[in-house]
Amino acid sequence: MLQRPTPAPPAASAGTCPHTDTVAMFFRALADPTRLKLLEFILGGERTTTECVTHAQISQPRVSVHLSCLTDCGYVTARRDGRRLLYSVGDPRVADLVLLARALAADNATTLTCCPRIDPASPQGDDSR
Amino acid sequence: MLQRPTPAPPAASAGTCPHTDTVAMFFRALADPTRLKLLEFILGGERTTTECVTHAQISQPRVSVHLSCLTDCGYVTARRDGRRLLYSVGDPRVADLVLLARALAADNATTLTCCPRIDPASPQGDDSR
DNA sequence: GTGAACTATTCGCTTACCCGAATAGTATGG
DNA sequence: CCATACTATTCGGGTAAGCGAATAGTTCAC
Repeated sequence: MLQRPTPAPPAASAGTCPHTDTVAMFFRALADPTRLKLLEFILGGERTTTECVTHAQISQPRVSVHLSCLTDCGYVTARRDGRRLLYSVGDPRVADLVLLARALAADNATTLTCCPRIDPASPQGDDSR
Repeated sequence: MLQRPTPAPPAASAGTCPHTDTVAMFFRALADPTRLKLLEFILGGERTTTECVTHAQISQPRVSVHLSCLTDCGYVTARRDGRRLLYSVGDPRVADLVLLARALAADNATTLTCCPRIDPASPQGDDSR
């Protein structure tokens, strides 16, 4: 999951600017609709894996992988409660990041929905530009 | 480029919350190291395609595609000057978004570099977790 | 108009990564 | 200990999207 930048990144210490590749990877974690959906779900409060499965409507193994991914990238943290795992978002900046992106996306959605030359299988006649 | 969310997204009007798929696509534009590098370069000031090519160190056609992608997603805007195209970032929130991500990435880079179970070709023995 | 500078498009190839299905690993209750 | 939640790992297949190479389209200088 989430291909690591080709060499080992220089492992920036706290506060240091990480390499562009590393930042891109952080964005990549949010670039998948399922993961983003899960993250926003967890932003609403602590959730178990099972709750996430119900919400995401994909197989439990897939959800598990996505949650691991979000955990590994530091977006969420897991806490054991009996046989369940409770996921939550610790850092408030995560919510800021998502909200900021939503705001930007909302504004740009007005001007143009998105990249026009999409997959050739694109059905809708997008003859703009 | 950047696969559009499967159906046509309901085209949220200004200020409205766009669909998760759309937001994920916006993140996807930043999830590529080359595009992120270009965006951060343009954040430093107006740049021509040629300058971007020099900075990104990949072929001009590739850069052109990436710049189109960033433009289509609303991160940058293009302006003609003679035979050159000048790209710049209009919305200051774009810088905020990138900075916020960098800060988060920097903090999380300390605890764990990133998703451990990477591509099987991963050389370095990452035996953590 | 012609050539040079600059930018965009198209085409295979390759790969990262998402998915479902099957399976394996943990933690509790009885 | 054994059954039952609950969660994680592995596998094969399919596709979005990255790349270089070749080519086509613009815009200006002369």
